[in-house]
Amino acid sequence: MERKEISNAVIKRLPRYHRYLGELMESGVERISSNDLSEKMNVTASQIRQDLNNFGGFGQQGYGYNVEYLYNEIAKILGIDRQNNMIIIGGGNFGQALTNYSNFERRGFMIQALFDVSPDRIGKSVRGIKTLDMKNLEEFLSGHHIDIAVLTVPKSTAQEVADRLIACGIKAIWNFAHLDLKVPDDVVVENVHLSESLMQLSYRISEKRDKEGSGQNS
Amino acid sequence: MERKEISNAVIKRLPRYHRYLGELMESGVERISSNDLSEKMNVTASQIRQDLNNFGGFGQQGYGYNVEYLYNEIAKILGIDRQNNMIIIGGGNFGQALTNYSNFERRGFMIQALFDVSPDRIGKSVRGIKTLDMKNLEEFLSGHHIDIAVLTVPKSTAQEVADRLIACGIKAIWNFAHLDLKVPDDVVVENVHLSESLMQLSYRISEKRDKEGSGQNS
DNA sequence: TAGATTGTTAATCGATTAACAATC
DNA sequence: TAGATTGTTAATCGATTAACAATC
Repeated sequence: MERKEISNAVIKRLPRYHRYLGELMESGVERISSNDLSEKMNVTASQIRQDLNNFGGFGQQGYGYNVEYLYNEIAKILGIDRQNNMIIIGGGNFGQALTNYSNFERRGFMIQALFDVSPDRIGKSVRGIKTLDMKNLEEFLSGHHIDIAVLTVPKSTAQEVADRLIACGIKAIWNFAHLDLKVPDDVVVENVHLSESLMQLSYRISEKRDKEGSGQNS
Repeated sequence: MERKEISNAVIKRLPRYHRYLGELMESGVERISSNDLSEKMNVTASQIRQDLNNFGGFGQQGYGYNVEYLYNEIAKILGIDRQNNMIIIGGGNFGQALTNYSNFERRGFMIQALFDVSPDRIGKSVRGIKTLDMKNLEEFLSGHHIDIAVLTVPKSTAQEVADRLIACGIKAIWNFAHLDLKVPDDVVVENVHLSESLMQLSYRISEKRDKEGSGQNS
């Protein structure tokens, strides 16, 4: 199966298509046209058709798209039609919150272990998932197939931990630490920078405040 | 102060500039050229200059940018030069994790209260922040100035809660629930859709797997 | 068949990069 | 002054939208 280079903009939209299709399925909708979907999602029908046709022709002229079929195809494209094993590094607030958040499992993202350095946390279980000593990271990884490492450690140790993970063959990192990790080309990193998200919101608030202050001229 | 319409792409980059400038300050760097900064950040110097010039001329020909000055100016642009009061709705895993995460406070984002419906949680304090009964939301908001409401409730109640917040005059929502909130034009929403982020990572893993499978031709 | 709607090409729009005159 | 580097205009690139022929 050959893939042409897909733009980041398209990839970002795929999970949202998947979500809307899932909701349509739940409401018992069997087929949908790009036009109807575009109205629900507030995007153009053209964009939906362009996006999907990056991956193949999933629709049928005169009919539209079969909701369940398209839902499953997008799941395959996203790679969520299979199990993804994860470990979480950092048993602090976010590490524990992510471990407790069972929704990931419904999508096949299975948390296999939690790692921490603190003796207070090591040995304890969160939702049946053991907290292991960070010292045993390499040992654990040599015996388990892990697809994704989730990084919820402080900024100060994140790069060091990432290096250890990569040395063990980890190829995908979900990074919650507020820095840009340096990784080799064959390792993928997806960042969740909460404070940057919050600052963007703050910008929008300021923007609005300024507009209102200067007699809204629109 | 007039603002022309700033593209979303630019806004997303501002917090990252702010972060790098902060790090430069910490390492005692006083001035930096767009070219040097571009190398550090892995963007083009042209883009940095274009981005900044949306907001004004912060540099000086032949000199570059004063790091501390630019850092402070970007903070002003982002609206993080002032205090932003927040409440968190939903005292579950993420609500508690966000409450415990004291880093937001260092940027002026002050959590004033946590709200929940569960009797187990109501009345308890997290890091000195009280968990209040969701029933008293309206009462609380009538007596406190809150800039941002953080939504960490389940998808099923998120829209309903958002409606209540908006009815009380809340104009900014940081939404962790996995749905697209319907809000009036004057309310800003910033979404953190963790499962979508994870799916994007999963896509990148699949993409790589496919490439390797078909004899990497690059 | 006629109507609907896709898949796909062409046109437009916007964002990024390059170039360079202005100026510190 | 000469050198460096910005601010800004022009060129390029890429993404979105529009249009329509193909086809179910």
